[in-house]
Amino acid sequence: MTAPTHPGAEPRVPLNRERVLRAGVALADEGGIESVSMRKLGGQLAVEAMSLYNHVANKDDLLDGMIDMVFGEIDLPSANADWKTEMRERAISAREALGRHPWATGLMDSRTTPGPATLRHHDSVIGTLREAGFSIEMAAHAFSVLDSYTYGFAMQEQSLPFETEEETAEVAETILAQLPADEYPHLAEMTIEHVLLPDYDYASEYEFGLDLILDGLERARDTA
Amino acid sequence: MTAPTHPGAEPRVPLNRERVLRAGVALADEGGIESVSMRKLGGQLAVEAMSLYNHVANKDDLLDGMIDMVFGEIDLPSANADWKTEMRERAISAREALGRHPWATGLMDSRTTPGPATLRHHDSVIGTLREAGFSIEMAAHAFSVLDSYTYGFAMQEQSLPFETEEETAEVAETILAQLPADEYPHLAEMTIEHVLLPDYDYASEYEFGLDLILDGLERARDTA
DNA sequence: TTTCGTAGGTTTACGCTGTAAGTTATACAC
DNA sequence: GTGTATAACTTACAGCGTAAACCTACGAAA
Repeated sequence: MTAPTHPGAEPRVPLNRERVLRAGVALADEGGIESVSMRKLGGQLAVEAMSLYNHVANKDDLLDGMIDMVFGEIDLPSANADWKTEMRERAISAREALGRHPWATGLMDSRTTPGPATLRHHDSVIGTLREAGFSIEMAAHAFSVLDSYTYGFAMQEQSLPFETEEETAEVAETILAQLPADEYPHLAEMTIEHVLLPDYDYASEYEFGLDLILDGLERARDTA
Repeated sequence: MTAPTHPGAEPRVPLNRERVLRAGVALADEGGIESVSMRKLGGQLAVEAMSLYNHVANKDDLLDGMIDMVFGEIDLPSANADWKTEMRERAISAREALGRHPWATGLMDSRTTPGPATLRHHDSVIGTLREAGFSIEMAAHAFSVLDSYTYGFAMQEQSLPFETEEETAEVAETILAQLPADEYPHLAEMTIEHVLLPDYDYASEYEFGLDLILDGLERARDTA
């Protein structure tokens, strides 16, 4: 017979790098990075672990590819608005992407080989700055501050043990209870009079720092 | 006999948490965080892996303790100078500590239980800001920007594949050779006309952003 | 001096990990 | 049909964190 060898066999959709990476991202989103093992990832794709090695060189390559997918989600500057708005929007987009994939931030410090999406992103940011009149040195400065701040913020945000506002208050309260207030008076004060207030939202901190940096960069460009 | 049971036995110095953590930090400094396994750490201390569990609850606890040791290396503000100098110095001290222990940065995003040195550090920073006239909200903003920037910078620095200036030029050159210059023109330009220049030093980028942020914070405090 | 509890070490074992090596099955070209 | 490339599977190994059980030396009590 010309049909598949055995009756019940479905015509097996072939794997490819894209599908492997996508499944890796999904798995990490769902269960954290520690739940991404070659065997479990194979399981998600209905395939044995070793089959993945036909599409990624090894686990590091897999993680590099996953990181690059996250970078691919960041909106590139579009050159429609002034540099400040563009930088602001792409920074916010970057933070959102890192927030959607909390595992990515911690991975970034160990990967040293940027993928194509990462390079495209960097190139586009530098280009926007250059066209806005930043010197090469100043563009390098700007790129460094903005990215460092964004990654660092994402990292701090991830290490907070809460996500919603209600959760925040709840967790802060139990922490505070264990916290010797006489040893850490300022920390205690800030927790009580700031973090525990009903409209506290750490995510909104991001834009304060972002605007502070953007204003500073504008000044630096104009005085240099 | 009242001497040790068998002649050649040395009087076995007992382990303790301090010694375990210290050995963990040393091992990670030397061979990277992936070389810190309970078995290898035991080996360093001439002890079986399971013996470590008498002094740390589990591996996470070990890592938490190691991170806290790094925080313990950061100079606290001393209240001798004005807030800006104090903040500047402790930020630089923090970056140096993270630079001495490159494994620490990547770990920080997954640990959510700060140790005593970490708490003491945070408390002291907030205290300095409050005494300098920052409102609680503004002190929280300041703390967030400064720390995010510092951690993010440390992370970026770690993911650079070079350390010395000569190495920088060397690596940049080979990267550049592989980089399709027509696809990433601005990245190529910056590499050629900035990174490859003989006196380029990424570490010095840090202070540019730091001063930019400190100036911005001063303005924010005074106008709020 | 003998006894005994306990703190801190060791041994063994289990299920998990990444991946090298070897084998088999599928799909397409001729 | 036959040959060949591709991509799957199977097996195996060394290393991981750590639970459970065990051993042994030291300090205090009897």
